[in-house]
Amino acid sequence: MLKISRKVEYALIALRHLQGLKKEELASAKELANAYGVPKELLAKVLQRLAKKNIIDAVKGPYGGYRLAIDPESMKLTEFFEIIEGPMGIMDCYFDSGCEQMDGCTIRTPINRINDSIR
Amino acid sequence: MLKISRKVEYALIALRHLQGLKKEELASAKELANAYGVPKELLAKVLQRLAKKNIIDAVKGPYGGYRLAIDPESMKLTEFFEIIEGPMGIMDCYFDSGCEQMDGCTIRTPINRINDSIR
DNA sequence: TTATATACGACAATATTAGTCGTATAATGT
DNA sequence: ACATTATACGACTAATATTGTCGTATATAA
Repeated sequence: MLKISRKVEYALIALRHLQGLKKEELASAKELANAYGVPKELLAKVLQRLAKKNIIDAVKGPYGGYRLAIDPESMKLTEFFEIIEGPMGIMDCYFDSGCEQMDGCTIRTPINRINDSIR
Repeated sequence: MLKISRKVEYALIALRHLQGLKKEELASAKELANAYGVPKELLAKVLQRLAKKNIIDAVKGPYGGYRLAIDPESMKLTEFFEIIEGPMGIMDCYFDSGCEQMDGCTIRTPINRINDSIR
């Protein structure tokens, strides 16, 4: 149904891991990548996006890494999607209006209702 | 959020159109494709899948086409997804078990819960 | 038997996603 | 100062999935 992407998967895994750390303890992209067998560079990018949105804190330099900045439980799953993959409509026409078939799209409104309800 | 594919979109458009027809009236793939400006062959495939699942009836030959076999309102959106795109898990690991990281995936159970709730 | 429509598999084109690489910046310890 | 290690980030390539096309078979109506 709701196919989530690798990036979102990696984000969720990382956040779970960070949740398990002691207060102030850090985990680096390298550590996480090794622990879960995922490509380091890609995971790093995901972590960078989360850091940019202040969901996690980044600490540079040796012994640096990431730690939670907020309680991830307080976020909706949809927020992760939109942070990591950008805004996603259930249909493209929701955003770009290059669709003016016939006189009016008969499925748009119901779709938007579904979208809202999932959110 | 819930990005639906073209195929599903076409299916929904077609079903809406068929709903607007009089009893026993037919619409061909060609007509539908022209009316909505979508590729005929692809739309035809989608219609064929719906026909195979007895959601619509197919009538061959000249003046043939498709008509509704059931009330589409009675179907869940998820059913369309699975008919047209095959079963989709929120994560691949839901189906193929080529994932045995660490000792146990920490996000799998919550994900399944989400999946169920969406269904 | 010709025209038209569904049925369906194989293939090609395109778009999206995943992953890699290079370089810059920051912090730490020597 | 400088070597090391880590984040930051853009550009690029590779892999995969989606979308669209084509050829051919079959059914049916006129």
